[in-house]
Amino acid sequence: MRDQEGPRPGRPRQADVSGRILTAARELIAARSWERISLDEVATRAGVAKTTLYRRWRSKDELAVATLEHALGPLPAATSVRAAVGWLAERVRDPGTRHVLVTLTSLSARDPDLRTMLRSRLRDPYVASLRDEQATREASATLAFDLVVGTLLHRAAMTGGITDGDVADVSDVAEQLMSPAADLPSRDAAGAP
Amino acid sequence: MRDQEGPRPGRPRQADVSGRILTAARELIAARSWERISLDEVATRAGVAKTTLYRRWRSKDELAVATLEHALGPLPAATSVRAAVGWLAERVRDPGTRHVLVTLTSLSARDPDLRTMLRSRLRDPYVASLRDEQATREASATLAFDLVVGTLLHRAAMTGGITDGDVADVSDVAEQLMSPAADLPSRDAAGAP
Amino acid sequence: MRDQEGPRPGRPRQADVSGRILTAARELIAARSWERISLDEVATRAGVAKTTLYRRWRSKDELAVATLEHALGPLPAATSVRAAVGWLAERVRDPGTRHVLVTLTSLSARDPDLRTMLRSRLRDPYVASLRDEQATREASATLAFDLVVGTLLHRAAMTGGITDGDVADVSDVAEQLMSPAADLPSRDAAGAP
Amino acid sequence: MRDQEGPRPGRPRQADVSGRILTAARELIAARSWERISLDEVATRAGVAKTTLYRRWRSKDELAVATLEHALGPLPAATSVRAAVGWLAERVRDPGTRHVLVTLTSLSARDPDLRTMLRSRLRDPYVASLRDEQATREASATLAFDLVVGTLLHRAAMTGGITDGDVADVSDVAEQLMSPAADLPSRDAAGAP
DNA sequence: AGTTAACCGAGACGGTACGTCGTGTCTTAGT
DNA sequence: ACTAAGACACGACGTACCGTCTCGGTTAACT
Repeated sequence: MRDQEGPRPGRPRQADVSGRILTAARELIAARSWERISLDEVATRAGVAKTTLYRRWRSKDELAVATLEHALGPLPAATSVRAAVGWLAERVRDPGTRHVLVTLTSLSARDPDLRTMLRSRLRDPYVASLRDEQATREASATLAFDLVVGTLLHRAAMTGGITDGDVADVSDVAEQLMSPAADLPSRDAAGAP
Repeated sequence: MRDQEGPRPGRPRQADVSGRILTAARELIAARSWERISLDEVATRAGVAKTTLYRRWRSKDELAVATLEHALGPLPAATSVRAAVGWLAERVRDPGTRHVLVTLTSLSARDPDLRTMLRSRLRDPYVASLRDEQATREASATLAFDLVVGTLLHRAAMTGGITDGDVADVSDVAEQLMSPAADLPSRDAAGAP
Repeated sequence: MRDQEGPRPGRPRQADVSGRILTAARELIAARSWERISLDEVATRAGVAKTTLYRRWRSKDELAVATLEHALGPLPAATSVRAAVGWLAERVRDPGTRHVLVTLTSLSARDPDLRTMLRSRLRDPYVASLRDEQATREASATLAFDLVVGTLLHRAAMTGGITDGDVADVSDVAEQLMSPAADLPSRDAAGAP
Repeated sequence: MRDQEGPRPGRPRQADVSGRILTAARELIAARSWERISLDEVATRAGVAKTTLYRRWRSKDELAVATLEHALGPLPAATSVRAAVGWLAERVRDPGTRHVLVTLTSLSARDPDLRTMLRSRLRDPYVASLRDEQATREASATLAFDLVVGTLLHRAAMTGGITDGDVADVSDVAEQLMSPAADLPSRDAAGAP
């Protein structure tokens, strides 16, 4: 979206509109897949015209990205690996948020821009905060992130939901991975597309 | 797909047609996301009419499932955790196969039938073979499967591909998980949709 | 539209569909201006999908042309100037037909193709039949056509309709124009765009 | 358009703005049909905001009317039928003016107000001046007007332009019509909508 | 050898959504 | 009050795709 650098000419955008749209999108996606949801429907539910929607985002995909960011909210100041994983797991357990995430990771398979965007706006900040807290290598933190999110998403894809047990299992693995004792051979962590 | 229960009257189906369609689908999906591929396109590339395609599969989703099965091929008789994970990782590394898989897991978020299908045709047989080989609990094997597939898919979604290092990292975690020494508290593994 | 040169492959077009669409268009245009009529509306009234409409005509303008042809019907074998003018006047007096005609002449101001089309499919055949009947010069017949149609359309634009008196007045002028005694200096009649 | 009834409070309107807009409209309409021209475009070409445009005219149609009046200019004091027809023909030959006229006559098919407006502001004054000059019946003068304008507009619609020959032909007919010798049966001329 | 029933290619069709454009209204800041 | 700039609601356009259908024509097995 746009940075606000002083008042621009013309009628200013209504402040609440984007929020209403994003909320409408998340609510709809909780109950149906993104492909089956029409932008007309999102617009109607948000009490807004479809053109307004296209004025703020270039395409349906970009709206999906914004919906994810809106659903995730700001990163918390993590205090422990378990807490950090817990925050992540909590988001992934929410059906709406999870479906947006699944949709986006699916789309990112063939969209480098989307990939970069997901990395820089979601994974990188998260990994950075995790690494600050725990004196661990970036590679481990990155692996932990991919493992937690990936495993939980895939399990949900297999069973339809995520149980407390699932979260605990994944937490165990992640904690072990991040512990100083973990002796993963120093391999290059994934970074470049 | 239909069961072939003895010879039926009328002109039999051309043997190679299904294979050509499935191959065309995999090739196309290697370069573009499934949502952006039209069945007309698949049909054209396979040198076939769209009608033929709908005579063999009921919907685009079912064609995706068949494409995945065709791409995965038969399960190998695994001899070790590392080898089993390697076989899985090799499939996931192939872009065409991976994209079909991503598409299907994404679709399964909203489709219980598809979920059941993926479990019974992909995960269950794999887990069974893994468990036979290694005297481990089913829960651990299932977790290992979800972890390997999920983590690798998610990493590919973040970076665009899967490196040898990625496979090795995931193998390490899976191996540790499957080892008899692994002392995960006995929690129920996910199973019901 | 297309010539039918033997059976072509694929499902043949439903015979009555074009007629239903054209009739629906004429009925709608009798009550509202062409610009205010949506193709969705035409399609709905014809009991047809919008896509069918676009399969048969490339644009809204082309549909308007077809509607005019359909509304005019075949040229009659005219027996006298007065009868020929009468046939023309009768068409122009029908609100639906007249409005299609007005719309098309208005559009043709900036569309050479449309102009050519109107000339070759409407004016030329009419003038030819008129000239065959009466042993007159083409220039006079063409002028008579433009005069009858143009004057009546413009009078309708001024008053909202066409009276018997209008038709009679115009007939008088046209008859005089076509009479052998008419001594118009031999000027080139309009032809090239 | 609004009447200017003495100085009103606040900032007065910039004098040249309306003229610039009307000129821009005429220039644009010379090259494209009015339906294909957007008000945004007119505003941009006039170096003006769309708001300004809507402050001065209520709708696109009203702007078209104003554009026509601006393009026609004041009625001349006609001295002869031939001169009067010449003045009319000259206006109609100018593409910009002609297209505005065509647009308005086309619109008037469905708009009684517009019809009344065209009659009272264009045809009636013209016919009055014609009748004053020549001692002829109103019916004849009115018919002459409709015949000249209608025929020329329709010929332009058929061929894309108006030649000297066209004007001469129409003048001949009009002159004959207005001559005292003309023995049209006394029929009521069109007047009521 | 002829019949039969399914196969196949081709394309029409209904329906839904997309993304764009245009009109007319509105809401700001600035003159 | 006027102007510039642009957001907004609404509605239509023309396109793309899905899944169904209806043709003509083909191909094997069964009578």
